[in-house]
Amino acid sequence: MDKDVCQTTCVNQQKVERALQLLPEQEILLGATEIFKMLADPNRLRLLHALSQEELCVCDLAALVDVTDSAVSHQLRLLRTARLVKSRREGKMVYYQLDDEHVESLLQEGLRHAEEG
Amino acid sequence: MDKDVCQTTCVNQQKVERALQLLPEQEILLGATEIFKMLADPNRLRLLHALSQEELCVCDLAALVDVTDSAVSHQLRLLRTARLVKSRREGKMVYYQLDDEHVESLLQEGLRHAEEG
DNA sequence: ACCTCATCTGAATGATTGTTCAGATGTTAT
DNA sequence: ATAACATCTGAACAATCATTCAGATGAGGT
Repeated sequence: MDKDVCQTTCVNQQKVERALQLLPEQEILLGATEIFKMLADPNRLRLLHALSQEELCVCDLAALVDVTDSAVSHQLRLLRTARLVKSRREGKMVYYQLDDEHVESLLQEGLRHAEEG
Repeated sequence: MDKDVCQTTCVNQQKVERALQLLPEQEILLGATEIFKMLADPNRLRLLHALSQEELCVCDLAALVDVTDSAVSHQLRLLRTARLVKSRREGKMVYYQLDDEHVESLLQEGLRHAEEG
């Protein structure tokens, strides 16, 4: 049951192929998806917003979003893996800061968008 | 078990309160989250990218991302509810186009980000 | 009226996700 | 070394999500 063959009725093959060609490469598209996924959670958004202003340690961040240390730690790991934040150890504590300049503009633009809509 | 009280040990209350005050209003923050959620799926990203170039009908879009008409319809409903796309009926077919200019810049910025990372 | 085609809807399913709990790791101080 | 504290990890759970299937809606043509 190949869909490209079955629905030859209304599909405008030309348009579709044009759109397909202009589509970004799989890798880049998936990369963008991952970044947007990271931004698609209220608490992560709060964390990133706070970190866009100053470095904070794990328990500061936990207090900020009012969840367990464990929960923030999990989230920070995601953000770290996605290279949106980086960490720095100082004694017992670990301080986090933004790793990526671009993220801040994405964040701002998303917020601006939400203000207007 | 209030976390703000328990962990008075390492939490820098000043920093936290400052960050809390600067945090965008709940409503805006959740709004931004919703927009990012819409962008956090490869197929929706493909759909939006294609629509950023020209109007397309449902079955074109289904062919583009190679899923059922039903699946695209569900996704388009999400995008419509989020006001990212709008639809126009022409005979039996329904054509979709971007509803929001800002989305395109978010999309582009996300992709640019993914290219560099 | 009927039939066909394009799109939509609702229920069901499997996959992913955010959180918590309990316990592990690593650091500092005594 | 032992204790105390900050952070991390893994398992478990509920919630959310993307897809499909089957059937509904709505428009055109005969």
